[in-house]
Amino acid sequence: MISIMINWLRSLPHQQSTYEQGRHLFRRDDPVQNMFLIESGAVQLIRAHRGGGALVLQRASAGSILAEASLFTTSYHCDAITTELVRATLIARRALRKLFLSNPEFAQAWAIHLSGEVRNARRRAEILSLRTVAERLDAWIAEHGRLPDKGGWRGVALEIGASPEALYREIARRRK
Amino acid sequence: MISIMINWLRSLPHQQSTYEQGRHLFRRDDPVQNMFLIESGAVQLIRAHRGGGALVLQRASAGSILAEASLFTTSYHCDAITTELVRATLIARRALRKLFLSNPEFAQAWAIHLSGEVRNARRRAEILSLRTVAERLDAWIAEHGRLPDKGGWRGVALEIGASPEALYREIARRRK
DNA sequence: GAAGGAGCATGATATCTATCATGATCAACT
DNA sequence: AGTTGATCATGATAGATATCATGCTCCTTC
Repeated sequence: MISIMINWLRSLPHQQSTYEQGRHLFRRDDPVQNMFLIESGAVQLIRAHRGGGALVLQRASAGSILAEASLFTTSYHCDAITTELVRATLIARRALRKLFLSNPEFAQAWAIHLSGEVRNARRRAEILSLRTVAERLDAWIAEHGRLPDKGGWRGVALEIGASPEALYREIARRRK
Repeated sequence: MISIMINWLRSLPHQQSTYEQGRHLFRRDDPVQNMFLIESGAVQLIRAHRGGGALVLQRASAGSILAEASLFTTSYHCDAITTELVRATLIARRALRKLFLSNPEFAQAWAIHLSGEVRNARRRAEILSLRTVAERLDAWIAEHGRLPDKGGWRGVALEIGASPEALYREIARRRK
């Protein structure tokens, strides 16, 4: 499903860029020139608050489109900082916007993409609101069918808001 | 911003319905006939799993549009059950879909609405992944500017994944 | 104004998990 | 074979919070 979106994006003029770890892809209040498709690496969207606090709004990794909302705004509303080396495809916002307004088929694909993101984010929030690691793992498995392969457990732990150790223990408990 | 969306919806043929607590607005695999705008009350979107488990995917209350993704699918992918008495506005999916495909302005309004929902859900997920009630409350306040009025604290506790008592204590701690 | 209910407040306790620590396994590379 | 690094594994401990319990303050309703 996401590949449909990606095909649309690649059909437009685009360029590749790489960013070292810790660099900004964009800053708050910057005018929106480009949309970003993350090819590899990871990016955090961060909103900094007076008082030193900062809230992570989104963690984007390979395959993610960054800051979808910026397609319809003139400036960014948060900072995008790479947490790893990032390779990204940049598409001019104007071109994408023009495509959206002139091509109902693309508009529909974009809306379907956004709907999927809404569902994923809401599901993740509901999983995170469960109280124990056991419950959160149950919910994760219910959605994904089974435990992830070894090698991906740490990622799952991050996703369900548990420490890796807590997840290892829960999985070990179920083996017995 | 949501009011823009609501005005669009009200410009289409629609009907009002009320549902008692515990009733289904729709069931999984039902053909999508209507989109629902919740006027009052609350609805849970639930996906039931073999094995008795059930995962809440979304809690919708007054002002929410239900199951936005269903605009582009032919059947629902989950159950919608009222947790309170609900008053809802129903809009024919076909009419809304036709409007989306024929009117770029509405398509843009719909996409902006979805983008906002994505941001909200992602922000909530990130808040829920914070470890302590103090941190989660900080993040909530950072986004909303200040503590909610008394009377709404229980709702905030639910939103940030804490028990009401834990939130009371954290607020009391800050008064000292 | 008496009664009932919802939300706020706070104490006590058990439970869960983050964290620190240490070690095992495995793969990639030299 | 040895080194290195990532992930998995498991023990011990302290800290945070859910839960149960009890009481208070409003506000609404009769």
